[in-house]
Amino acid sequence: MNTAADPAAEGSAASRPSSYHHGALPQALLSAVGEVLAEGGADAFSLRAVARRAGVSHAAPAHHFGDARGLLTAYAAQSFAALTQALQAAAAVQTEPVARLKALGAAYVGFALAHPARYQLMFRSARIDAQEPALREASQAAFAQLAQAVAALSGRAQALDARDPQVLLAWSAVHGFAMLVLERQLDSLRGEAWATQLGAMLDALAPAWAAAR
Amino acid sequence: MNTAADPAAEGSAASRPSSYHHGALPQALLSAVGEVLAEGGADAFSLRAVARRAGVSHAAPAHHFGDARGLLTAYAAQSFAALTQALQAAAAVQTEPVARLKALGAAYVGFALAHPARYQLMFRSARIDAQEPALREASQAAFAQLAQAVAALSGRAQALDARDPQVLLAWSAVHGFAMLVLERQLDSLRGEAWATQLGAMLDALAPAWAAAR
DNA sequence: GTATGCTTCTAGACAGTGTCAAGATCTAAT
DNA sequence: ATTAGATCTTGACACTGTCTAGAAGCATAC
Repeated sequence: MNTAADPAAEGSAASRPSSYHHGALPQALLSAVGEVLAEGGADAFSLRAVARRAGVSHAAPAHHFGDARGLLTAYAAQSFAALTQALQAAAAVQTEPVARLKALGAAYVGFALAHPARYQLMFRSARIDAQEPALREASQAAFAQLAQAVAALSGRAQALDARDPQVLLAWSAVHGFAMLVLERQLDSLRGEAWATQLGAMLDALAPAWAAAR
Repeated sequence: MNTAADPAAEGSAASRPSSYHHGALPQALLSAVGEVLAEGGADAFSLRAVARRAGVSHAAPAHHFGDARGLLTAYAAQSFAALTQALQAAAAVQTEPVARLKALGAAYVGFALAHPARYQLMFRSARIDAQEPALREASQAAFAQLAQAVAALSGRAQALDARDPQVLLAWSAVHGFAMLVLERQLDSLRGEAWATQLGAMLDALAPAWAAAR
């Protein structure tokens, strides 16, 4: 959200020159996307709902983002940046390679489950333009965190790329787990139980890392 | 407009008593769903598009399936049954536990990539009713194939449940891999390359299975 | 100080969607 | 033969994303 009384409820950003020209609509729209998603889930998103939330007309977003896909693509890029930050923070705590990888896995799934709609949108290729350069860069930055931690297992400083089977395995496992939980395929382990289940799964994965050393 | 010369191209089914009453609408609609998805992808689906394809009015499906979610739920249940069959066929070929598990993984991902829209719908909880008994049963049957193969690793005949870390790991890995490919996060390995990449990933996973023995 | 041009945003229209209510049509049982 | 019930159609409603035209404000030049 943004400022205070502000009836329009989105203005905030330093500049609000007039009541007609918003001044900082792009960022306000991106914030509105987050609010809509957080409140109503991934399918509550609509261009018009976001525009309403931002207090502008339904056609206003088009000027800045082209179409709905453009807006969601920009939002997804922001989200990948947030994921990268979360992963970095988790990696910083642990130094031992295996412990660090586990911490990364926990942080990754933690992010996904803390922001379900956001995470689902990040991987919904039908709604976003996965080829958009800024988005590609942001997603690869997040992915590089995993690759780097996997590379550290074998003492390599250089990060690996997606082709490495170990990297692919780690990413697939955490992404698959997160998706299964989000899509309610694992409702048996609801509540906070996912954390322990995830821990057990990562423990089961550890021997594969040891073998790669 | 559906009867004879039948440009609608869906009637077929043995019984077609009149031009007004379809006679086998439910199954015809489910087939139409498959055709629409196969042709236009997961987002080409719409209740009205399916009705058009089946040659009935846009409100006809409601009588049999309630709403769009009901129709997709029924379709998802059918799809899980198809997946179960594919997994059974793959498991039957291999007898050695590790080889069988790899074959299952390949068959699982193969199914997902052969029917992208179908697979995505099966796990789109926003569009289907994941609690529907028939669907739950169908999905658990598919899942049981994996659980059983994992249980065989440690010589157990009894299938494990979702709580077992090894089962969770295997399912998460193949589901995550399939999803990443389908959502174009792994476009670097396009074409048929996914099969070799998946093979390498499963090989990397094998040590984890050995440790569980 | 006014006029011009450009960006930003609004207003309205359009085809498309899912769902609901009423009614038409066919089947089947009495 | 009549009636009851299931099946399907028609029309309406609110909603969606996108397109067009135009209004509103800002910035620069004269």
